[in-house]
Amino acid sequence: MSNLHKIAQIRLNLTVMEKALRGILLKAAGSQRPEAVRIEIETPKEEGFGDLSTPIAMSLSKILKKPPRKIAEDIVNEIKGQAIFEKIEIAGPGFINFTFTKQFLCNELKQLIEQKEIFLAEDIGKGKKVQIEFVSANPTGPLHLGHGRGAALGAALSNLLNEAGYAVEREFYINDAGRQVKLLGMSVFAKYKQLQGIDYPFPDDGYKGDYIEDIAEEFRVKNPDLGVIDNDKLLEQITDFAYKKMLAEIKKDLEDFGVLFDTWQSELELYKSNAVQQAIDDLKARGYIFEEEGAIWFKSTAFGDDKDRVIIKKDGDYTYFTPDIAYHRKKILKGFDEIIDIWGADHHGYVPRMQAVIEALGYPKDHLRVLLVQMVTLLRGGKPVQMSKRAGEFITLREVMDEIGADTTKFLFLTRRSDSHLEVDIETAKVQSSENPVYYVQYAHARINSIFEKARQEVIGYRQEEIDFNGDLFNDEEMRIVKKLLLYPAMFGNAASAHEPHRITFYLQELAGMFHPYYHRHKVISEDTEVTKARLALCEAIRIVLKHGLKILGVKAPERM
RNA sequence: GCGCCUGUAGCUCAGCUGGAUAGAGCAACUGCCUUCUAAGCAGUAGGCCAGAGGUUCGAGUCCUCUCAGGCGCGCCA
Repeated sequence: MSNLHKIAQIRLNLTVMEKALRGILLKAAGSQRPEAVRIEIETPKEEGFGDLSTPIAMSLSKILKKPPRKIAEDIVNEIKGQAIFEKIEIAGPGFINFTFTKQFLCNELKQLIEQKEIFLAEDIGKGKKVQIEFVSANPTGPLHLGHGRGAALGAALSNLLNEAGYAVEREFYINDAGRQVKLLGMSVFAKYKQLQGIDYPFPDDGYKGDYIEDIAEEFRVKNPDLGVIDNDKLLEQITDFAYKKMLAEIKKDLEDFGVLFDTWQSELELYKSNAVQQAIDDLKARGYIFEEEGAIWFKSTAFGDDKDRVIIKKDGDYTYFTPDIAYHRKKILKGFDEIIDIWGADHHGYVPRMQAVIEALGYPKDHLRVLLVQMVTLLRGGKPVQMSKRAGEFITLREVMDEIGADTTKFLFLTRRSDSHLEVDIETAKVQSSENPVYYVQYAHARINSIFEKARQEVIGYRQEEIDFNGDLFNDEEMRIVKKLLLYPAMFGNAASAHEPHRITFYLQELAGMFHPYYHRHKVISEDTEVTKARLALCEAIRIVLKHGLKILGVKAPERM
């Protein structure tokens, strides 16, 4: 479980360095608590500044009322002589720069090859239960690109947290009880009538895509002998048929996109199980429900929301918000340590009221963490593809998947922070594959695999798990790669705790960007058996890391391309 | 009007929760396949981090204001 970053933090921070600091801090006159000082460790940009660096002396300067360089000297005097360091230097205004010995780094590399994901994935979750709800598209039409981005993010985050030691539940919330589903039913109903030559009015806000007619036609074919049936009954049947059909299609799309869910929570079920009423009663018992102007309100302003929210309208109907209260109460009752919702960024105004619910139920606001996903703009040859929801024209996830592939789509969705806008040029992603970062990373993996294929044929007695290599044979370039590999766990841990899978994507591009030039400059397999073994070990380590990262992103790591 | 997000190279975007001289890909120009895959490699260029103040040893990062763009502010969903 040890690695470059952790070694520094545990062996160094918590034992040697902390001890050193304690001694120094004790001498300080002030009453500040030394434990309150955070010990930061970072990777310097400049290679000359060592492998790891800490600005701790500068942070302590004020507390200790001593010049940073003096503090740095005291610290270094306490910790020098550790076998894992090649050298420790004080630089600039007071940075302490650590350089590890080659032997130490190579031992860590061996650990990596031996332990694989155990080495790579830091256990920051410690078994904590977390639910991630994502996509949750209304079953009223096909998934569009925005849903795809949410799906890619949700799946990657699930993988990430799962690897990081959380117990993750992936949930899709089905809005099967609201007005939108009714509207879908009425739209299909109207089309159905029209198919039978009856001039039936189409609902004003109805769904206008071609798929509406397809569903109507399918319903007609599957129900040839309806006989005489009154419209209400028929509408009910068609609505039921239509949304289930749409939901099945959504499931299929997600499956083909490589995104799976553990649970599907139905809104309708919340009503049937009385969860909605129970949620209202609960809030009422806690004193956050009041009546005014003939409506029932939730006092969300008690928790920082702009205004209080109606949950039962004057006409007795619930608002959109009400079942969501019940839904999130249910999440809480299921006992998660953290609840994550992934929403489209256009719903950001909804966050404060939802967090108010969490607080009203007695939990801290950040018990619910909402990740917002910005819009995706689709370009074709540099020009934006026009989408009009009104006319029912939009680009579906299915179309893009079919055109550029699920792996590319996912990878591109994960090359940005989720809350920043994303532009995807479909021509670029498809035609000019060299511009496409996903291939760059996958190609590195495939190339390494083909080296192994050759090694198996030509190097007698070679085993891929070979860790008996002589690290002294590594040149500077190889050592740079080793260090990059050993930084993966720290990057992984940061990505997990920040809930930002895109950091994995960037890391993988950087690693591939070190491997390809290396590959080009050096033959891995040569006459020199010892060098060959060392280089194969390095390749194996790169392969392990690439595969681990790609798995988290939900992208294939192909054996050959 | 109020609130949230964004503003970094020509374009698309990173920037490790405040660290050292600001990063990548693409686009552009020039080279490299009798070698483990050319989906690759080598080289050249590009910046008032929107602007102005402030916080401190130190700011792209935190605070205030201004400007620009996006989104949200219903007893709609």
